[in-house]
Amino acid sequence: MAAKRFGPRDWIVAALAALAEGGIEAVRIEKLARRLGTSKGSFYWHFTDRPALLEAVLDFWETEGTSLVISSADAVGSPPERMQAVVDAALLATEQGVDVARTEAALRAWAAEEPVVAQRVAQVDERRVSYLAEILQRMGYDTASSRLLGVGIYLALMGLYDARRYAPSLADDRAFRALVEGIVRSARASARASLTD
Amino acid sequence: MAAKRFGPRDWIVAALAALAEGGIEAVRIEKLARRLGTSKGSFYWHFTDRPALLEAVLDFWETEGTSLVISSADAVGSPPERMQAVVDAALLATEQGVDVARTEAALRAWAAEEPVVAQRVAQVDERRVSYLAEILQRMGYDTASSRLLGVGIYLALMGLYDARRYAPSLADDRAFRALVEGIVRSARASARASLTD
DNA sequence: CCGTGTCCATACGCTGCCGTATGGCTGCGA
DNA sequence: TCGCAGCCATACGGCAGCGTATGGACACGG
Repeated sequence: MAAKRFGPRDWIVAALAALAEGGIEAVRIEKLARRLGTSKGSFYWHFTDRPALLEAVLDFWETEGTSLVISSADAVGSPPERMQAVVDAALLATEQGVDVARTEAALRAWAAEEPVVAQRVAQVDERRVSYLAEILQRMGYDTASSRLLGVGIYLALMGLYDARRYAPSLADDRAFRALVEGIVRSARASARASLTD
Repeated sequence: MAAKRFGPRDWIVAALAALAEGGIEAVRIEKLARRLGTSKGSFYWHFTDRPALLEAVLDFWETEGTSLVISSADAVGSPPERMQAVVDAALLATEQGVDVARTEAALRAWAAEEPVVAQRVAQVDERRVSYLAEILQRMGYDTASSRLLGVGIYLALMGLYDARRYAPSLADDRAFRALVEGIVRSARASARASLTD
């Protein structure tokens, strides 16, 4: 029963879990230590202080916790198929054991209070929205409409993530799908129209 | 220069402002006292403890801070006009001096951690969504679609509120309007279709 | 003028968390 | 076997916030 050793990654994962459960205010070094079954001494060996941990958490999330961006790598299939794949990926409840909705929502609540965090989250959002807009454009929407609808879809997704945390009756995946389907349908309709015009 | 006296309402308003600015964790009795220019002694005269204040804040918000519900009172005009009015009201930046987006978003971040809060916020959400669904139904959507699209619109609005706090480039009112307009247009289209069928 | 009820100021003890200091344990290469 | 680097445990001082206790200040009716 060798006493376990802990690396920075263990602290980051624990911090991410605490963030998802109780918001950034719940990410407390001594709490994490208790949960991990170790002491602060370990933490301050791997990190200089709490802000350093929080920054590491942000880094981790940016590089390893962005399913929408990851799915943008395999950009195969027709636009509708790609949209379908993105929606399916976004609606997954958990990813590698972490609750996607709670994490994403908690991250944004945090961003609302820390400008530095806001900037980095907004940057990720921008990439995701750009990807959505690109798909929409390939469906036949003009540049401006694609952007607007991409933003709209993304906002609805963030709202859904939020709702999953407190309002099960609102957190209806079908509502989000209905929104996207309506947009996809309109694209087809106007494309058909432009053919028959 | 008579030293000001404070009633419960002063504390509630201050708490609501602090909530909008820094989340529920920023609602600290001693901080509010400093901001108001008084001391804790005053607070503990009017409230038994911090939970009592937070509950009063919730009550206050439910009764006086729900513009969407208020606008459901004047249910006049055609469905599209009513939808337009609701959207316009929802997109107002401030209401009686308080930042609507920050307040609504902070409230939901709070609800994510406190089941009691979650229940009450969800109740308000339910009423708002029902109102949206009712309008959509009058536009020609069937019951199920109305509900789904109403939820979708509402989720997007919550996402917009969230974005206003940290991502100005995403917080585009036109994106939300585009979403709603698409839905309204589809209603008209299918209504026309059902006439010609 | 005086008592009483209303409201606020201040001091106190308590708790949880931060970051530091210091010492102990463990494995490994010389 | 010894020494040393890497890693962890514990104790400490400090700070911020909670809720309580207690003592005014002030207005107002008798």
